[in-house]
Amino acid sequence: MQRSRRNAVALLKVLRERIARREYPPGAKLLENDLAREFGVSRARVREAFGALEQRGLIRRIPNRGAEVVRLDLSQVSEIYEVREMLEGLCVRLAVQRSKPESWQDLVRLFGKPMERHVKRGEFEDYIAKLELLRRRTIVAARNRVLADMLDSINDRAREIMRRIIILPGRAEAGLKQHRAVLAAMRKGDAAAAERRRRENIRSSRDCLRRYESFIL
Amino acid sequence: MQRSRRNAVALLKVLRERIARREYPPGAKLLENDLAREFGVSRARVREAFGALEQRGLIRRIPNRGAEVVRLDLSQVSEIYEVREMLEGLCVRLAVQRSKPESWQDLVRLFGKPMERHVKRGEFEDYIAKLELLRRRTIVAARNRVLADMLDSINDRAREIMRRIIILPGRAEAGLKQHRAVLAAMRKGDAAAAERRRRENIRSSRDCLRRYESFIL
DNA sequence: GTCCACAATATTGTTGACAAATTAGTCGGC
DNA sequence: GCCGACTAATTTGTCAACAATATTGTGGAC
Repeated sequence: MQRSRRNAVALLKVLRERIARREYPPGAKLLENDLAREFGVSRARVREAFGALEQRGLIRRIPNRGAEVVRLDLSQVSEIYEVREMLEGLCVRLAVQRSKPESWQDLVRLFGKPMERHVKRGEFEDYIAKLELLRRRTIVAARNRVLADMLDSINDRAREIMRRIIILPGRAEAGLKQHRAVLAAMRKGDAAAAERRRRENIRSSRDCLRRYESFIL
Repeated sequence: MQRSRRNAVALLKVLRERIARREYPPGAKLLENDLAREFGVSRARVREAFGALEQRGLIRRIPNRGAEVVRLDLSQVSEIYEVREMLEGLCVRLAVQRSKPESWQDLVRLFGKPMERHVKRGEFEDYIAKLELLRRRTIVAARNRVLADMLDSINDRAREIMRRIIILPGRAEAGLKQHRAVLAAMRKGDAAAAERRRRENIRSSRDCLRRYESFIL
């Protein structure tokens, strides 16, 4: 039981990852039997995982017809971004209010020269990794579990789209500039300004998505 | 199968309701067998429902030890209110942006004399019902499914607390005044003002909770 | 060749039995 | 009488078989 329980936890994590990376592309059917065999887990476990994925909005289940990865259209992505803008903004504000300004110094430095290099050289994986680091640190500092869970769910759905936005022409440069503005406000301990800047950043990202919609979705 | 499927949907709804109404008080243990028998459903169904409840943060499951209703302390309620303030604010703003100002006229009237009567007479059930009506209408008008789902989840956790806040001395009067301000802005089509007022309303409600914490939690 | 009816296959939904773990109860030693 | 080890009962976790449903494949009429 201990063994299969580990497998079950791994299952959910792996499925989330595969969906986020479009290894299972939108519209792909997920078969209970195949996954059960692959992970050495009973079908009941797979079904349990499916339930979780469905609630997170990653898959859609139709009775007697199985589960498939949800296909996002622009309107749904817009909805996600509307919510994301508010929640990420709140997250940054709380993080600033609940931490010492000095604690962001290392990130300010990281987003200086090092990030500049990543952008110039087109090292998007590194760029994204450091962005993710900033996000994680902010969530921890915000000290709000409910918010953290919701951002987690939102990010599962938005991750792949964010990856596609970043490689758009000029987007990484603009994004870096905006993140520096956010960090500057955080470093000064100006919570309201940090929130404002973060929201501008996300809105700008959404505008970018809208402009290049046909290339992304 | 059709029969038990209906039962399964009912199960989740009823469990949410019972937890919200503190029929199952915080800390209460939920037994799979008992519920399966009561609803004429297999244990697998109950487990599925438990999974959903757990993800919504209504129950906590410990391996091999079962499920129990989560016990909220002030810090968790604060977290919920922080998120709720942002999301309800967003909801009102979107609702105003995406509907005609005239469409709120009936609610403006409803929140005039009729609500005044409810407050004066201490008819809290009616007061709450109409508040819920306003909320529903706003969510529909906002046209954002992701947001709607999150508000639904948040409200499940906050409902009973809201009921307890409303009966606090002077709270219903203050709340009504604030809701009128929100509706006035909505009626004028001023989305930003409506959002601001709604957030003020929720913050005020949270302040009230803080002051009377010991009587509520 | 196309369409429809029907059978064969594959997939999901459901159930009950069994295993593992926890909790409650009991007995004996001190 | 109190504590700890052992047993019994309860409860959760897992699985595999069975039923219901949907999908695919096949044959025949036209």
